Amino acid sequence: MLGSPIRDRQAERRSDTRAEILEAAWVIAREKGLAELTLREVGARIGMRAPSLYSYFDSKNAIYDAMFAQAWSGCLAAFDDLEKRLPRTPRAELKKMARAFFDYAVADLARHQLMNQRTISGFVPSTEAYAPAVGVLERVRSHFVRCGVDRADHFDLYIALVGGLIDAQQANDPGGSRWSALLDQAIDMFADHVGLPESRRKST
Amino acid sequence: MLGSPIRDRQAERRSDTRAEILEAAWVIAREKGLAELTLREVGARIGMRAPSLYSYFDSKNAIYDAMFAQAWSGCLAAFDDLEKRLPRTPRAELKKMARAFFDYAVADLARHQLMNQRTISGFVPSTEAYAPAVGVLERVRSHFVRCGVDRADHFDLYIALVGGLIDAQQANDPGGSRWSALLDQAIDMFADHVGLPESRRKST
DNA sequence: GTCTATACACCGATAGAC
DNA sequence: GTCTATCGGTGTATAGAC
Repeated sequence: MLGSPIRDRQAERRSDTRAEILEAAWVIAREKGLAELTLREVGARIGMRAPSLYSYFDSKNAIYDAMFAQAWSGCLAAFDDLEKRLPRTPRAELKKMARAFFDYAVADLARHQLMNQRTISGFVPSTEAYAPAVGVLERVRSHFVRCGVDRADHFDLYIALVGGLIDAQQANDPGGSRWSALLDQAIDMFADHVGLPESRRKST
Repeated sequence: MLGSPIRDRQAERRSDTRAEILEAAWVIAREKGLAELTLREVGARIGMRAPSLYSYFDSKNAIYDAMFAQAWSGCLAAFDDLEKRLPRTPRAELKKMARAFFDYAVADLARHQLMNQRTISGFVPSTEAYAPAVGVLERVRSHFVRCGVDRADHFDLYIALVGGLIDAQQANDPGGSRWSALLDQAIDMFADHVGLPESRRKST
C-alpha cells in the first residue's frame, strides 16, 4: 500500500519494544523466579505502566509464550551450531548431543522451567511457539536414526534419561555438578543397552 | 493438669477439622489443579469463610506443607507394605520398587506435582514434612546396598532414571502408558550397567 | 476458642480520556 | 500509544461478635 517506508519504521519500532519487554521479563525471571514475574514490574523496568504492555502482548501468558519460543529457538540454534562439529562415532555423537541439551537447560533455571516444566499454572505454549521445540526433537531423532538407533522406545528412553538427569540436577543440587558428572556414564549405559559399538568401557 | 478429658475433646475436634480442611484441599487440587487451590474455596467446601482457616493453619503454604507430609507418608506406607512381599532376586527387587514409586506418582497428578515438582511458586516444604520423604529414600538406599549396589553414583543414576520416566509420562502422555511400559526395560538396562546377575535378557 | 466481617496490598485485565 | 481509573480476583491480617 502507499507509505510503506513509514509503516516499516512503525513495525521496526514496535518490534524493538517487544524485544525490550521480553528482555526485561527475562531479567526479572532470572532474578526473582519465573513465576514471580509481574506486568507492573516489567513495565517499570522499561518506563511504562502495566496496561501499556497490552499494546504489545495480548496477555501475560502471551509474554510467556514469546519467551518459550525464544528459549527453544536458542536451543535449536545451539543444535544447528553443534552439527558442524559432531564427533564421528555414534556413541560420542549421542554424548555430545546429550551434553549440549543438558548444559543449555542447566545454564538458566528460569529458562529450563519455562521450556521443560509446568511451573506456570495456566500457561500452555501455542503451536507456533512449540515449533522450534519440535525442531530440536526431530533433529535429535534423525541423528539417532543415522546412528542406527531407530526404535521408538529407545528414543523415548533416552529422552526420559536425559530429562531425569537434568531435573535431578536442578532440584537436588542446583549450581553443582552431582548429576552433571553422571551424564557420560548414563549415555554409556544407554549405548550399551541399545548395542552401540566402541569404547565399551565398564560401568565406572 | 486439671480437666484433661475436656482438652482431649477439643484437641480431637481440632484435629478432625484440620483433616477435613486437608481433604477438601485434595479434592480441589485433583479437580482444578494444585495451583488453583484457593482458601476461599477450601472454606466454602467445609462451610467456613477463608479467614477461619487461619485458626487451623498458619498460612496457605502451611496447608501445602501438611499435604506434602501426607503425600510422602502415604508413599512411605506403600513402601513398608511392599517390603513384606519383595521378590527374591536383586533385579526383580529393583523393578518392584521402581514400579511402586512410579505407580504412586502417576496415580495422582496433583500429588506428584506437590511431592516431586516445584509447581507451587513460594512453597518450600518444612523439615518435618520432608522427614517421610527422607525415609522413603533411605529405605530404597538400604535395599540397594542389600542388593550389592552400594555406589553413590549408581544410586543417583537410578533416582534420575525413574524420575525421568515419571516426568516424561506425566508431561508427554498423561493418562497413557508410553513411558510406563518402558520402566522394566529401563531397570534392566540399569541392572546390566551395575552388573546385577540373572535374567540378562537382551534389550527385547 | 471459633468464626465472621472488614480491610489491605497485590495481581491480571479492561475501559476510556488524552 | 500511553495514561489513569477501576474491576474482580487473590492471600493475608486483624478487630470483634458469639
